[in-house]
Amino acid sequence: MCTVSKSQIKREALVKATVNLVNNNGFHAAPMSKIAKMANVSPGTIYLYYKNKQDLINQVYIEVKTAFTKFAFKDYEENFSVEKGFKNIWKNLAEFKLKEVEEAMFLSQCDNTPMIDEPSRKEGLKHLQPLLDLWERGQKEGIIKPVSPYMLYAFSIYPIAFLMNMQQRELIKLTPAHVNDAYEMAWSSIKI
Amino acid sequence: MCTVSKSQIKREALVKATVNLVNNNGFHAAPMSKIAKMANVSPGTIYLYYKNKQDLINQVYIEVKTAFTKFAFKDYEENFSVEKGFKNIWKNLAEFKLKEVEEAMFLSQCDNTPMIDEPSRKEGLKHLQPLLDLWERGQKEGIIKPVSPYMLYAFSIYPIAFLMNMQQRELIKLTPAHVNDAYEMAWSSIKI
Amino acid sequence: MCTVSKSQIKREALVKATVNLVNNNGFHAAPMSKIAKMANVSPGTIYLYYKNKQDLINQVYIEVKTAFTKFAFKDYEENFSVEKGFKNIWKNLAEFKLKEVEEAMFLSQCDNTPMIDEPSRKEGLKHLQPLLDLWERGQKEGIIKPVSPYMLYAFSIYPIAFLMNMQQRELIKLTPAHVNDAYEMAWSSIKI
Amino acid sequence: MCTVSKSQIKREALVKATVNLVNNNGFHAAPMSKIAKMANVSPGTIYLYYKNKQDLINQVYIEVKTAFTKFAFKDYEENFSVEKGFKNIWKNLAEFKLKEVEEAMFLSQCDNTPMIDEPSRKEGLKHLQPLLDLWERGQKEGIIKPVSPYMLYAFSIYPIAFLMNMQQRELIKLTPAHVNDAYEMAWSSIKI
DNA sequence: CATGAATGAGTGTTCATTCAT
DNA sequence: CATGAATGAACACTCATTCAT
Repeated sequence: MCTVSKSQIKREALVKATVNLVNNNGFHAAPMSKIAKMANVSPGTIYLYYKNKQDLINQVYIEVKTAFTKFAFKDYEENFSVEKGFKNIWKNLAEFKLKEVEEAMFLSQCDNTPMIDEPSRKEGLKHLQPLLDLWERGQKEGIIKPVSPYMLYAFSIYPIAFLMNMQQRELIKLTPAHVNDAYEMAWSSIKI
Repeated sequence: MCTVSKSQIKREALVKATVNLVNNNGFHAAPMSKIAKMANVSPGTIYLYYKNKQDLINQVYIEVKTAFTKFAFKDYEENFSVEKGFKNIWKNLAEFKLKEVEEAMFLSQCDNTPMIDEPSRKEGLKHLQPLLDLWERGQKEGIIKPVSPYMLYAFSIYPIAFLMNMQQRELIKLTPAHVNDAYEMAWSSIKI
Repeated sequence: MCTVSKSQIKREALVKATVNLVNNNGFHAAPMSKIAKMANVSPGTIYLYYKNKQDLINQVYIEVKTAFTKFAFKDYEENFSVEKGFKNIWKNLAEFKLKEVEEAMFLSQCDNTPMIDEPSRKEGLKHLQPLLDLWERGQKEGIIKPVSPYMLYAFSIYPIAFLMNMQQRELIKLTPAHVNDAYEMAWSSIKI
Repeated sequence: MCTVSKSQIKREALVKATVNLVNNNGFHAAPMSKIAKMANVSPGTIYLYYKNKQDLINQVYIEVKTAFTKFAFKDYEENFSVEKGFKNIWKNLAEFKLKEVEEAMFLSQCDNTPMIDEPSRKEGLKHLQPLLDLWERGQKEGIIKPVSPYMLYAFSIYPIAFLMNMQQRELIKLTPAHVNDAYEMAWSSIKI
């Protein structure tokens, strides 16, 4: 019934392979030929799906970023209170960052590289809107500090990536208690 | 009187060129030949100062990171109160990130890439100790949340890099007022 | 009918080019780019067939050495008498050395360089067995001196390479009469 | 009294270093910088003594070859009988080849490479004259086969190099008895 | 649609040689 | 005489991309 086209399978294999290889040693260690091999595909085939390597990287970024932002709202409901809503979203984002390590590391690398172009970055953030709406509501209700959403993101969401990196480098170990501490810090930074 | 050795001048030119090129297009777009040209030096000369490209990148990272961390304490005194001390350091870090954009962007890229090796990361953080000491004092005095310094860093310092990135991408414009807002968010996230 | 695969043609062109260039100026004057050009192939293509330059040299050595040793027995029959058999093989080896000058010079250079690795040398000698068998038979029959085959080779076969070198350098001219003289010297050195 | 000039000491150190490095991995693994380092001399200094690398190699070849040929006659007297004289010279050559392995291997490599130019080869052989004279005398006396001296050299002297190579590669072990066997083979190949 | 052999420009690196000191 | 930092052309090798099959 719900068949997945062969081409969709290949796309997914290519995304997975790209993420995996880029994580291991950075962009420069993810040649098209290796990506192809890891995805069980011929190098030439990649060019049937993507215009070139730049395009591949951008598309993969969009796909992973979208998965990330969508995950944030998997059980979110618009009628949650601001605090409950934020906690719900934050916990989801943290869960993703700490469990889907491969994807999260890839995003962390992309978010700080000039390799991803601006349109792709925009595209990847499309689905974050509900969080921005929530913050706006919170600001109207006098609960959230009246600052730019970029600032709110910087202090409440972005730090999670740092913690994930440190855990990945085995410098810290994040227990559920630590995650709760982290949430409290995130919340105290943005709440009035 | 204050002579600077010729070799020191070349090292600095190489560091500058590396930072500049890596910023523009990422590591993969900073070939040794271009770095050499930009530093007004022959490609072969780089290898008199650095063992190979990996070593060059690591050393440049250490140098820039050290400049960054040292800048943080340029006018810091150990007998400052915890809050005054933190504000002093934080403002310095922000000043560096927002004024020395080239260096800051380079660091932001390095901090999220697997290209820098662990010993170099360690080396680069050596000079951050006074901040850790301050936090420890703050925790003893019951002023700072009793959490790991990685957590404190994640929520109070790391966000600055995000704000710098956004400003660089011309998505926000950080006025002094915004910087003050940011400082307040940083402080509220770590203070008890 | 007798089709030769395209890849086989390229291999042969590469072997020929390598032999030719190494002969002209030694190993150090046979860059991969020149080998590629002479074989009408792109530099990158070499690496589809050989792991690296070392491997190329070794493989070419094996191929040429094998051709040489096989040529030695092209019309040899095991039931020849020892003397007739030796003469047959010796004349073949001399014919090869003096007619296939390119290949012979290449071998002469390889046999005295530390560039060829031991496994490749072993591999190249595989097909010389019938000569060793003949010598052993000759020793049992009391016709050949009871010394190591290396010694027999040194005095009866190896000198041919020297003569070829001298002819190549135009210091001597080897007429059929000279070749006969040489054969007599070879035989008198190993016969009892 | 018999002082050796500083410059002579350097020349000798350079010769030794060149021989040593070329032996280990061939010409291509003997860069001027390494030769200089091994001879405790600055790279630039080499060019005070030799015009360029080609010249260095040629001169070193001449020097070593001369030492080799001179060694052959260290205790030779012109009034020796042909057979005694040949044995004397042959044994000296064998002694050199088997004891001065470094020099011998270097010569073996040079003798089969197009890297040494013809004038240097000529120069290196200058001192071999007494052997040629002896052979001529032997031919007049009807003791030595009436063939070109190149032929005599090929079958009686050149094989020693092969035996040395095999010993170096640990394929044979040359006891004094073997050396005697070898001498007998050399003699029987050239005597009438 | 898919392949993968072939390409060749481009990379990191080496090294013979020079020259200011 | 001697140095060794500096050079830059040349090298071995890689990899994004193409195209005949």
